Amino acid sequence: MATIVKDKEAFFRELERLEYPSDGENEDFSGLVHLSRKRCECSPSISFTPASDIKAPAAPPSVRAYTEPLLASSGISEVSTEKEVTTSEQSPTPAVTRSTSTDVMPRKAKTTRGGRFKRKGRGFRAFDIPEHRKILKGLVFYYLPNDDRTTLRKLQMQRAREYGASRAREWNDTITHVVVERWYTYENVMKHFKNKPIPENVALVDSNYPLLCIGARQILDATQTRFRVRGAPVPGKAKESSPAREPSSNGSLPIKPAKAKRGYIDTQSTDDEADTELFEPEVDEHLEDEQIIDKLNQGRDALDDVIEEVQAIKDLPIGIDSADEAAAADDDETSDSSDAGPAKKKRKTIGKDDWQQNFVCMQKHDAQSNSENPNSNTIAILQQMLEFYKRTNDQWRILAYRKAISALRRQPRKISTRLEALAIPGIGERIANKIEEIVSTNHLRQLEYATNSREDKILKLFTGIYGVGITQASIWLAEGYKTLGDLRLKIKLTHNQRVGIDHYRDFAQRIPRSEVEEHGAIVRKAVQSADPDMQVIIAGSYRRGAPDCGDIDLLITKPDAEIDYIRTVMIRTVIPMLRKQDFIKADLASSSSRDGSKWHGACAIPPPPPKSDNKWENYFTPTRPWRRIDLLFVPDAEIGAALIYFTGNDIFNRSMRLLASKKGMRLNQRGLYTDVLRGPQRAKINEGRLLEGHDERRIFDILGVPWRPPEHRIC
DNA sequence: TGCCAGCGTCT
DNA sequence: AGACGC
DNA sequence: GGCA
Ligand SMILES: O=c1ccn([C@H]2C[C@H](O)[C@@H](COP(=O)(O)OP(=O)(O)OP(=O)(O)O)O2)c(=O)[nH]1
Ligand SMILES: [Mg+2]
Repeated sequence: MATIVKDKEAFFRELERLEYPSDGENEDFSGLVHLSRKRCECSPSISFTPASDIKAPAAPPSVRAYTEPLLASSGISEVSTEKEVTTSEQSPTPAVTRSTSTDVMPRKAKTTRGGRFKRKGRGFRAFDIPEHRKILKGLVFYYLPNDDRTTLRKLQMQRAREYGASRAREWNDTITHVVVERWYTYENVMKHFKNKPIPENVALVDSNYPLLCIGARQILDATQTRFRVRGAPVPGKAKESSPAREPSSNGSLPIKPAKAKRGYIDTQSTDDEADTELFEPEVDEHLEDEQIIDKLNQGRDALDDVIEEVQAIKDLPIGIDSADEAAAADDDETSDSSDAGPAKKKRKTIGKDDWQQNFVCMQKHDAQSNSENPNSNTIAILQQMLEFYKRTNDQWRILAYRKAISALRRQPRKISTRLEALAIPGIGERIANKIEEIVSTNHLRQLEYATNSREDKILKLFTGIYGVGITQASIWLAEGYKTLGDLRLKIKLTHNQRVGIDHYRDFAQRIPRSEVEEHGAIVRKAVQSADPDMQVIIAGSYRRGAPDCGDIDLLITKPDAEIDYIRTVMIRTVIPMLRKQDFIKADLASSSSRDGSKWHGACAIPPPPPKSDNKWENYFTPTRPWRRIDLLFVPDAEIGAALIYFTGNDIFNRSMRLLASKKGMRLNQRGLYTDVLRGPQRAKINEGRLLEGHDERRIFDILGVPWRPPEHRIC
C-alpha cells in the first residue's frame, strides 16, 4: 500500500541492504547491552542466561505443554535419587534458603556431577522434599498474575511445587486456591475473571499463603486476614460451611467437585480457544499473521523484508559474551578523547527571567516538510541513532536525541560544524561532534556496528509488537526466539501481545488523515445516539494537523457533565454498540465501570453495506486494516487540561509539565495545580490546589506560555 | 552531579 | 511492582 | 546525552 510512510521506510531501510556478516567474531551484541546494564544497576534478581545455554536455541526451555503437572518436570527425577534427599532431611529449609538467594548462584555451579544444582531451562532445580513433608500435596494453585515472569514469583512457584502443590496454568475444576500477588487488588482479580464469581470452595489467598503454610508445616486457614487479598470482601458473614478450612494435618482441603459452575468455566473458554489455537495453526482467523509468518502471496513491502531476514537468521546461534561487550558498547565516542575539555557552551547570558525560554513549549514548532529542510540528511542519520537507542533501556539518552533532533530540525540553515551545532540548545558536545562527522563524511561510523546486528533486527521486530517493550523483547531474544512465529507457538503471550502479533502489519501502518475522520464520525454517531449532547473531539496528531496518524485519539466529553456519567455511557452503551457494529475489534485496555478515564482498543472501518445484486463484488471487497483507537473520557471541568494532554505532542507535554513544576505547579491531564509540595525527592506530597482545568488557553496564560495552536506543538 | 512528566492499565 | 502505553 |  502506498500509505507506508517514511517512518516505516526509515525503520526498515537499512535492514534491507544488509547481508549477514559471516564472522561470528566481531559480532556486535549491543542490543543486549541494556540487559546487562540493567542487571548491574538495579535488579540483582535477574538471572542472566549464560551464553552457553542459549547457543542451541532450537527448543527453548519454556516450551512445554500448558497442562504439564509441575511435579512431572524432569529435574525432579534427576535429583530425586541423589543423596540430597537425605541432606534436606537434616536441615529442613535448604530449599528455602537456596532458592531465595538464587541470584548469586555462580553460573558454573550448574553441572557439578549431576549434583545439587540442576539447571532446567531458566530455573534452578532445587532439592527434593521427602514425601511426607510435601504438605501442599493435593493443592492446586492458580496464580495471579498467571505467569512466572518475575524471578521472585518463579521461585515461589517452584517452592510450592517442591512441597507438593501443583499449578494450574489454565482454569480447571481441580483448583483449590487462587494465589494472588500482594499488590493485586480484588478488583484486579475480578477483572481477570471477567467478573465471574470465584467458586465458594476455591480459596482466594495472597502469595504469602503458600510460604507460610510451608513455614508452619501445615495447611493454614485460608480465610485468615493476613492472607486476604486487598479489597476482597470479608468472608466473615458468608462463612456458612467453611470453618472446615482449619489446619488439617492430613492435607484434606475441600477439593472442588467435578461439576463446575458452567458460567464460570464458560468464560474461561475464551482463553482456551486462544490457547488451543496456538497448537492448531489451521485456524485462520488470523490470516494476517499467516501472511507475516509465511509470506504468503500479497505484495511485498518493507516489513516482508525484515521478516524474511529474521527468518533467514533464525538458525544461527546467538552468543552473548562477557560484560565487556556491554562496557565496550557504551563508550562508543569516536572523537571524545581528544578534546575532553569541557568546552563550555557559551550561551548568551540571558535575563534571569528568561531561563524559561529554553523550554520547547515556549517556542513555535511547525510541521517541517522533510525534503526542504537544510539538515534533513543529518537528521536522518541521527534518527537512526535514536531508533537504535530506543532498543536500549537508556531512556535519557533517548530523550536527549529526540530533543537534539528536534532542535536541529528547526534550524533555518544547514549546520555543518561542531561549533555551529554547539550553539543550539539541546545539542551538546557529543552530538555536535556527530553532526560534524555526518556532514563531512556523509556517514556516522557508530551506526554501522550499532544498528546492523542480527540481534538488533530481532529486537526491532519484537519491539514492534504492540504490548512488547524492550524488556520483554530482550528476554525473548536472550532465550533464542527469533520470529513472530516462534513467539506465537512457544510463548505465553499477554492478550495485548497476541493482538499485537496477529495484527503486526496493520498496527505498523500509518492512518491517513481522512480515515481518522471516518473513525471519528462513526464513533460520534454512536456517542450521539446515546446522548446528543456528548461531543467527540479528534485529538492526538490529528489535531496537530498531521497528514497521517499512528492511531486514533478521541476525546469524549459533554458540557457540564461529570466523568462518571460519561464513562458510564461509554462503557455501558456506546462501546458495546460499536462492538456490535463490528467496528470495535478488540479491547486492549479498558476502565472498569467504576473508575478510570480511558478505553483503548482496536477497530476497523466496516465494509460497505452489501449490494444486494452483486455478491461477487461484495466478496472481493477488501477488509480494512485494524487500527488502534484511544478514547479519553473527560468531564467538562477538565476539558482544557485534557485537550493539552491529548493533543501533545508528548515532548511538548513534558516541556509544559516540567515548566509547571519549576514554577511550583503541577500539570496533568486534569488540570493545572499550585502549591504543590514535593517531598524528599520528586515525590509530590500533596495534590496541590486546582488553578485551572477547563480553559486550555488560560492554562497557557498562567504558565506564562504564549498560546500555541495545536499545529505549533510539534516539538 | 542530579534531574530529565505524570498518569492509566495489565499482569 | 514492573512493564507498557498514552 | 544535555543542562543547570
Ligand atoms: O508519552 C506520552 C505519549 C502521549 N502523550 C499524549 C500526547 C499525545 O499527542 C497524545 C496521544 O498519544 P499518541 O501516542 O497517540 O501520540 P500522537 O501524538 O497522537 O502521535 P501518533 O500519530 O503516533 O498517534 O497523548 C503523552 O502525554 N505522553
Ligand atoms: Mg495518536
